[in-house]
Amino acid sequence: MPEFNPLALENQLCFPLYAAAKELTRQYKPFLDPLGLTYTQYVAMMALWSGDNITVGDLGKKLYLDSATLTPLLKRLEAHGYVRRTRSREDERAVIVSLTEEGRALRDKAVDVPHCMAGRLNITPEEVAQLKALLDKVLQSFR
Amino acid sequence: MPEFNPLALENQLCFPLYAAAKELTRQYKPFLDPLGLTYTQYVAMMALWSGDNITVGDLGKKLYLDSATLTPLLKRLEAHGYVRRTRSREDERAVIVSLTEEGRALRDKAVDVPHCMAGRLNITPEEVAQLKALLDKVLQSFR
DNA sequence: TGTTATATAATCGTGCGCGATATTATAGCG
DNA sequence: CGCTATAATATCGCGCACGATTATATAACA
Repeated sequence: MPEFNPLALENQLCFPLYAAAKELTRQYKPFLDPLGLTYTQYVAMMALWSGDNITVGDLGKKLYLDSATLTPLLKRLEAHGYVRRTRSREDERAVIVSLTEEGRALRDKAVDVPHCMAGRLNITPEEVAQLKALLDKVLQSFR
Repeated sequence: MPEFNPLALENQLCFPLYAAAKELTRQYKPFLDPLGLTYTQYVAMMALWSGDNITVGDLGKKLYLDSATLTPLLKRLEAHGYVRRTRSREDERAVIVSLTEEGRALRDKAVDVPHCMAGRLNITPEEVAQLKALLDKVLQSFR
């Protein structure tokens, strides 16, 4: 009987999680390139479409990212004309991120992306729901 | 009745996958720091502990990584004294990656890492198995 | 009020991750 | 053999990702 090898890639949960996340974001590329967005920028825009005029810190909490990642990313989105970064009047420490007209309009061009991507996943809607629920549970346990 | 928003983060599978992968690798840090490994280096070492004397290309297929990522990573592992990179005698294009004694010995120090990490996941072993099966299926569908 | 603590972004350094290109070696073929 | 095609790595450029530090602003409080 072969011994169980705890350090084999195929016995790890972490490895398929790591690899699947990379592969998934790679699959987005052809859909996001026409919008001029990277995957992380797309995620940031989704958060902003759900509610802008939010501080960098609050955006970071939603995306699990800190200012070291977000500040340069938001500057690139600003350079693209999709967002504005303005110091808060009430609290000069905070930077408020808001959408420009162009950024708001981009939503219409992005609205089909989730459906296009769903077509690439060879798993059933039930499995998607199950997977999402498990991942949310894992994420929550790290909070 | 509120409309379904396809672009909301909480309606996406991709986002918890992306976020959970990041959080998981972050959780590894305290266990890998004493070994002098990053998460990706740890994954590469796991593949090599399962069988070294492998080409960069074959290692990349196992890890879903290309030479642009692997070459510098392997050079860092070589600088740490964990691996050797030698041109193949039969095919001068290929580079063979093998473990040093120190690299082989590192396995003993790493053998408890999976168990330590499992303790951090607040999900049942059944859920782990289920999650792993679903992720493997997603990965396979991208192949 | 003045001083210290805390909060918020920005910056810095290092290491992925990957598309694109360059370099060198082997294979195929006339 | 010479020529072209293909294969294996390496390099380049850019954008995350994040721990650590810095700069500035607000809060707390003696």
